[in-house]
Amino acid sequence: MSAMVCAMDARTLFHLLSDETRLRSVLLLHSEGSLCVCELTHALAIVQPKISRHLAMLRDAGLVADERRGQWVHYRIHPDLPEWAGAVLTAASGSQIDRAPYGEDRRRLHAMAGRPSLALCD
Amino acid sequence: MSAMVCAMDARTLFHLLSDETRLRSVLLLHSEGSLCVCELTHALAIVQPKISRHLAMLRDAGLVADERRGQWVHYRIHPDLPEWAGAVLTAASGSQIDRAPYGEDRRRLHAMAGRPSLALCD
DNA sequence: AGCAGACATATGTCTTTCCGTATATACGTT
DNA sequence: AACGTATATACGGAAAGACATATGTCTGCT
Repeated sequence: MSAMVCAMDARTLFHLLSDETRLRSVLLLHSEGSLCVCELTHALAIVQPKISRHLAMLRDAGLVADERRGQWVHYRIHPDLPEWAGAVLTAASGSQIDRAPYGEDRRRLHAMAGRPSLALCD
Repeated sequence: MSAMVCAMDARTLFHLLSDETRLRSVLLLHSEGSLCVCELTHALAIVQPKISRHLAMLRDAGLVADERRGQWVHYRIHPDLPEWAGAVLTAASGSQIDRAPYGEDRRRLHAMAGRPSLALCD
């Protein structure tokens, strides 16, 4: 009993993934689980309004979910994403994960100092 | 030993599939195997230059292959398509095949009289 | 309350994409 | 060679998309 599967259609998904910034963000979220905006900004090495704009599109379409934790907003692949859409992401991720620019994005993320996502609760 | 796998990247594939005409064409070719331009024109119920233009984009990117047979040009999903791209098409096809407009496309195709693809050789 | 950091949105501009129509090319038949 | 059918391309305009920059909002701290 899946809870309220979102009604995204294939064309919408493909359109979202057709922009490089959005594809890089989604693949990074797919492999890393959950990231805040500043981590994405750092990993993709782009200015913050640019990624915020694209994250808003992904959120409005239901592809990602956001959650505020204090001063940070964390994004993740939407947990109720339909199975076929998850299969699309997995196929893309498997083929691209070690190629530019996706591999570089992960490298920059892991090299980032003081990542909010890794902070222990105090 | 795959023979010369094409170098298409994920963003290019998603961009190609982000247009409705191209997605309908590709999903129809994926489920039907091989179709000539006039069959696609009839099935999608659009004008011929429109589909020709989109088929040219799909061909130039290596997503479909074309083959002239007499006066007709038949298109099919490129046989050397990388596995991950095939997985993307299969996932999309499975989720959308009975929904509009994709189901209607197949219905119109099967209702078409004198289909060149079904003609027996003489 | 005031400030600083994190994030979101608004604005104007530039580029890309898509379309309809017209025209060109290729093939088969006569 | 002339013609009809099938397919491809060219052209101009309309619409959508993406960007940089500036500004607004929210949170936590003092």
